[in-house]
Amino acid sequence: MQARAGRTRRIILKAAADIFEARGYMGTSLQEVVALQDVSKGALYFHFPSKEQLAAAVIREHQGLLAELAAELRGHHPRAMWLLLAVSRRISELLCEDVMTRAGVRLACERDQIGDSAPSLLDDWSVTVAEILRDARDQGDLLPGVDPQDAADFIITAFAGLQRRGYPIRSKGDLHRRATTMWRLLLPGLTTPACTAELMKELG
Amino acid sequence: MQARAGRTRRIILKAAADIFEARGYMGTSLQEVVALQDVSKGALYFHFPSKEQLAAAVIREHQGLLAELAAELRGHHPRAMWLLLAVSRRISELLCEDVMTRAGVRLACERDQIGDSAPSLLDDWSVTVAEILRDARDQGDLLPGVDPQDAADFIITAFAGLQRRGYPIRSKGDLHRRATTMWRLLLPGLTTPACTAELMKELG
Amino acid sequence: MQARAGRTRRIILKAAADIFEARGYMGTSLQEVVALQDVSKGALYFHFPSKEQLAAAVIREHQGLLAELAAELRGHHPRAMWLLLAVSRRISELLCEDVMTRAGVRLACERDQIGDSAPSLLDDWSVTVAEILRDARDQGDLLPGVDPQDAADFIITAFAGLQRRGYPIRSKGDLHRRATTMWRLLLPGLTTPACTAELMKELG
Amino acid sequence: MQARAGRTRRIILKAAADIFEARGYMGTSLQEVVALQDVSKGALYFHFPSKEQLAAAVIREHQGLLAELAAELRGHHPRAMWLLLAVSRRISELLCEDVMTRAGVRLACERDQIGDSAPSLLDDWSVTVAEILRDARDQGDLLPGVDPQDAADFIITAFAGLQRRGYPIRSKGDLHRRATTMWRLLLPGLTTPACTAELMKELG
DNA sequence: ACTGCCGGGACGCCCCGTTGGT
DNA sequence: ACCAACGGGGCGTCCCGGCAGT
Repeated sequence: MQARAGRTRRIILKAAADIFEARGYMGTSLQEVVALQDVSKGALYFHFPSKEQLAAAVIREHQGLLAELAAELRGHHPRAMWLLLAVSRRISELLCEDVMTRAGVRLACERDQIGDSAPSLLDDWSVTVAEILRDARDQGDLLPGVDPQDAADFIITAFAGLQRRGYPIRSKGDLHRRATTMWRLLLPGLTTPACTAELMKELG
Repeated sequence: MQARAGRTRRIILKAAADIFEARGYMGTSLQEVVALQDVSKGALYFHFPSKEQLAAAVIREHQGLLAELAAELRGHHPRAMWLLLAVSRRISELLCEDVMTRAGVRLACERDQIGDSAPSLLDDWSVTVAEILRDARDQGDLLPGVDPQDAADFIITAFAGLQRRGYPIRSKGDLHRRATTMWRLLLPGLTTPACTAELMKELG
Repeated sequence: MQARAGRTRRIILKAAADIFEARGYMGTSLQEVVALQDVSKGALYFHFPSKEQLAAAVIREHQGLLAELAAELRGHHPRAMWLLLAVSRRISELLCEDVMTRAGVRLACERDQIGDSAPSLLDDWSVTVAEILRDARDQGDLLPGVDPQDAADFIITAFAGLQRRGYPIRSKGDLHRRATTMWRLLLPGLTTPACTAELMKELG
Repeated sequence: MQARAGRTRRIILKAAADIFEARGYMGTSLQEVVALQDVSKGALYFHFPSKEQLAAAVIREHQGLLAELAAELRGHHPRAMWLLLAVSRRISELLCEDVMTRAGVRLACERDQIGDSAPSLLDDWSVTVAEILRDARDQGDLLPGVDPQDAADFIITAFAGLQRRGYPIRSKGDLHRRATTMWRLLLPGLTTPACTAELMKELG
C-alpha cells in the first residue's frame, strides 16, 4: 500500500504543479487540482494538510536542487564561472522540459502570497550562487569590486524573471536565447576580460 | 460634483494600490479596499465596473510614464545612456516613495492573473528602453553585438525584479543600492569601455 | 416644461414595459430600463418613487381598459356574448401590437412578487367579464347552471395564460388562433346551443 | 453515507420548494433556502451546482409524473376521457397536499426566468394530454373538429392557471371547485353530448 | 493505512434599488 | 432632472474537516 500511496502523492503533486504553473498560487483551486487527474479531495488532504503545504511541497521538490547540481557538476568544471554557466544551462533545460520546475519557480516568486511555510527557494539559490562567485573570486576570475552576494542576488532575480508571465516561453530555444542574452550582458561586468572572452565562446 | 467624484476616485485608487501592493491581485479583496478608506461598495462600483478594471486603472496610472519621463529628461541628457540612467533613477525614486507605483509594477508582473484589459506596462517600458538603446547605438555608445530590443527586454525584466517579493525594500537607499549593483554589472556588457567608465562615475 | 416631463415619463414607462415584458418583474433591473432609452436614474426616480410603483404604473396603464372597451363596444354589440367576443378580440390585438399591454398582463400575473400597490388587473377583468356574463344570462344566452363569477374567473385566467412564457407568440395570427381554440372549447359549455352556433360562425 | 446524502438532498429540495412556491424563482434566495432547514451552503452546493439546477431538480421531480399517472390509471379507466378526469383530479389533490408539486408547477410557469436547463414540464403534460385526447377521439368520445394537440395546449395552460398567484388556494375544496368549473365549461366543447352527460355526473 | 463522500462556513465579486447634494 | 454615492445581499465557490469504507 505504501507504493500506491507514494504514487498517488506524486500524481497529486504533478497535477498541482500543472495548475499552479498556469494560474499562480491564489488563482489555483484545489478543486481543479483533484479534477485534473481525478483524485478525490480526501486523497489530497491525506497527503497534504493544506493548500499552503501543497505549494510548499511543490517548491520543496526543487529545494537543494541547485546546490546538488553545483556539487555534481563541480567535478566537470573546475573553474567556478564555467560551473555557474553549466548550472544555469541545466536549470534552463529543466524550466523548458519540466512543469514542476516551472511551477516551483513561479511559486517561489509568489512566496509572499503562500505563507512562511514555503521554502524561500530563491534565497537558497542566491546562497549557492554567491558561493560559486566566491570561488570564482578566489580563482581570480571575478572583477575586483564585485560583491559576490549582491551579484548573486541580482543574478537569480534576473534569472527568475526570464520566465516572466506574459512572455510565454515558446520553445526550448526561446529560453536559451534569453539566458544567453543575459550572460552576454552580465559577464563583462562580472568577470575579468580574459575570462569573459573565453566564456563568451562557450555561449556561442 | 466633478471635483468630489475625482477625489473619491483617487481615494479608491490609492486604497486599491495599498492593498494590491501588499497582497497581489488575487489576494486582494475589494471588501478590504473599500474598508481601508471607508468608502462604500457602491462608490467603488460606480467608478470601476470590476476588480479587473480597478487593477487596470492602477496600472494605467503609470502607462506612458516612462515614455514621458524619457521625453522630459531628454533635454537634460543629450546622450542616451545618461538618459537611461536618469530615468532608471527616477523610477527607483518613485518605487520608493509612491505606493501606487509599486502597486502598478507589481500588478504589471501579475498581468496573466488579471486579464487582457490590463495594460502590458512592461512591454511599454521595453519599447521605450529599446528606443533609448537604439539612440545610444547611433551615438556610438553601445557595444557592437548588442541587440537593443533583446537588451531592453532583459533590462526591464531585471529592473522589475528589483522589488521582488520577499526582498522587501527596507529604505530608499536599499533599492538605490540594488539598482546600482544592476547597472555596474550591466554597463560593461552594454556600452563601450569609455562610456562605461564615465557612467560608472555617475553611479558613485 | 410640463410637456417635456410628460414625454419623459412616457419614454420611461415604455422602456420599463419593454424590459418587464421580457424579463419579468424581479428579473428587471432599473439600470437596464434607463439604459434602454438613455434616460438618467434621476429622471426615473423623479417620475416613479420606486420600482414597485413603476411596475404598478405599467399595470395601471391598462386598469379600467377592459371596462372602457366594454362600455365603448356595448353600443355595437347589443347581445352580451357578442360583446365578450369583441372585447376578447380587441385585447388579443392589443397583446399582439402593444408591448405595454403584454407587460401589463405579465406584471399582473406576477402581482405577488411586486407588492400590494400593484393593481389587481386580473381581478378587475374578472369583475367586468362577470358583469357581461350576467347580462348574457339575462338575455337568455347563458346555459343554466353556469355561475357568472366562477366562469369569469376561469375565462380570464385561461385568457391570461394564452400568452404563456415559453409559448412565445410568433405572430398576430398565432394568438388569434389560440383565442379561437379557447372559445370553441368554451362556448358550448357556456351558452345555449343556438347562441353557440351563431357565435361559432363569428369565429370562423 | 449514501443514505445520509439522499436525506440531505431531500431536505434541501423540500426547503427549496417551500421558498420557490412562496416567492417564485427570482424572488428566492438560496440563503433563505438553507436557513429554512439549517443546512449549510456547502451541502447545497454539493448537491446542486447552481440555483438554476436546483429549480430544475424541483421541476424534474414531477417530470413524467403525469405520464406515469396516466399509465397507472389507464387500467382503471378504459375510456380516455374518464382517465383524463381521473388524472386531473389526482393532480389537483397533489397540488393541494404537496408543496413540491405546487412549487414545480409554479417554476414550470416561470421557465423563461430560470433557463434552458429547466425541463418544460408543461410541454410534457401537453403531450400526454394530447395522447389521451387522441385515444378519446379514437373511442368516438371527442367532438369532430377538435384538434387534440390544440385542445391539450389550452387545457394544460388553463389548468396551470388554476393555482394562479393572487388567487391563493384556501383549501382542498377550493381547487377542486375551480377544476370542476373548468371541466364543466370545457367538456361540452370537447366531447360528444352523450359522453359529456356521463362525465358531468362524475363531476357531481 | 489510505481513500472518498459529504457537509460546513466564510467570503468574494457583482450589482441592485435607493438616497443626498446641486 | 442628475451625478455621485450607499449599503445590502445574491450567487458562486473555495478551503477545509468528519466519518465511513477498504
